[in-house]
Amino acid sequence: MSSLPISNDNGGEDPVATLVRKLRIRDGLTDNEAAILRGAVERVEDVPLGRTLVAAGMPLDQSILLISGIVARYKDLSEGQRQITDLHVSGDFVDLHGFLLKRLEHHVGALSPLRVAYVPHRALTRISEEQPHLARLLWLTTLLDASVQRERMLSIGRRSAIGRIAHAICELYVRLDLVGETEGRRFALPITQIDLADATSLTSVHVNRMLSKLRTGGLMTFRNGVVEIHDLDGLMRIAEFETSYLFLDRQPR
Amino acid sequence: MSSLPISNDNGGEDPVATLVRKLRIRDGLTDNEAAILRGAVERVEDVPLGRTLVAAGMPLDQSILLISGIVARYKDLSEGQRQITDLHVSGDFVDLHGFLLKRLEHHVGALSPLRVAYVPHRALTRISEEQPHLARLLWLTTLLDASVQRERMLSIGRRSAIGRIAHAICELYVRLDLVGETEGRRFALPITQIDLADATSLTSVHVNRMLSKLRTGGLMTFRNGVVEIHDLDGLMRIAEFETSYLFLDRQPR
DNA sequence: CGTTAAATTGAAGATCGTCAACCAAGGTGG
DNA sequence: CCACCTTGGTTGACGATCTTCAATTTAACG
Repeated sequence: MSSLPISNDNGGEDPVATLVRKLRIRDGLTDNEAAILRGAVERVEDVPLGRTLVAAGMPLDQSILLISGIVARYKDLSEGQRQITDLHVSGDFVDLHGFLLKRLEHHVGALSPLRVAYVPHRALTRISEEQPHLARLLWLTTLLDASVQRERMLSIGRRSAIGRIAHAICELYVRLDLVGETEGRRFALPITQIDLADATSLTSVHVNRMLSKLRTGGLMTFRNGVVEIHDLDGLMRIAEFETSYLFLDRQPR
Repeated sequence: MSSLPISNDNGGEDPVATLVRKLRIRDGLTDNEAAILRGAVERVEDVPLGRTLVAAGMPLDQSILLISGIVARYKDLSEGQRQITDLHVSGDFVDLHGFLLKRLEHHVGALSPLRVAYVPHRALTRISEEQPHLARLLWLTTLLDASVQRERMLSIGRRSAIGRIAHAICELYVRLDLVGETEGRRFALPITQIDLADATSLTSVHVNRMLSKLRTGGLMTFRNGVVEIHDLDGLMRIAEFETSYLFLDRQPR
């Protein structure tokens, strides 16, 4: 049993706080720009586990900002083959790309209970017309997603099964740490081994075996939706993990 | 020996012609906007096969628009493991994401001789400040890249070896057809089986075997840098290929 | 014509998947 | 309140796809 919070609190206050925090890692963001973002939010909502937030092909007129919880973007192939292409955490604009694509070619689903904010596309258009710098930062977030996708592609394509899992855990550790959702080397990861298998292109059977290998090797445990990393250096070595693809440095954009 | 042109001609005239053509598939683009794009090009250059256009980590102040040839974006792992994350064709803005990322986390290399145009980032900043609609279309091109990445991720993760190759060929066929670089069911693909292996996360040995299977199955041939599709329906079926992820429909963006 | 990179083929082996059974936990309804 | 039902986790045996290693052929190019 764990007392780790599944979601960070946010005080129910500012739906864009975590997004702003992450943008400010990459560039300056004025208080006015933050306020404009806040003003773009139309409403905030709780979403139960398992809900499909966006189905492929549906016309879209709003985008979803994740306040807390874990969201997956995924594609399906025949015979139940599923590929999770992205995992999202607090402060991620999970389908911002829908703003310009106008529909998604994949599904978006809740892997845990969520809190989300909806931003209508007309507000985004307005930002793009009137706030070029803020618009560039929003563009940037979609580019960061793409960079994470590429690293995941490298994982799936060229890392061993154990390396893939180690890499996924290292990445989630860093990304959750950025938004204050770790406690030391522990963090809540309220997803199943099946989800992890879909994200790493393995079977849940093999994920289970690799997790037990990582456990007996003293590297990490993943039980009851809680990850505990015991040997971060060792885990990073197995994963060949390094953070440059997350672009954690401040630059004028 | 084939008489297929490796690159389309463009008359040496307009470096942004193919890009404009592809943008106009997705949305209206005024002649003024096209002219602004044209004005953003600083210089045009020929690049020999094998040249690294952008090395990971280097600070960037310009982006590369591919006029003709095949470009790969790729990442390396220890022990020579390479993953091609993106293949680019004429009219692709191969490292437009470098505009906001300011450096790339991967390499960009020429898989064939190229013709490229360089666009300084200050010109892109100016477009983003003064031409919001054009800026959105440029943003869109990076989102289309990400969609292709996701489909490739599905391929690598969940398709069989033969399906991955079939899918890659179907995709290149459609994308090259869009820019007028096919002749019926044939097109020049001046890359090696090794490149194809790096793109599909297979070994070149296995790619070779799957290509010969596709050949003897009467589906397609790939010889001397030329692809010839004999049974497009069959190939698409093996690939589970469908074009929706390429977003070939016109929408106001 | 020699040198190098790419393509091809064979044999053997490893990683990971499939199939199957069983256990654990949690929620629901009678 | 407990039986039962569903979902997820765990373990074992077996098998297939794809890799590795190796040798040879072909093609390209100075």
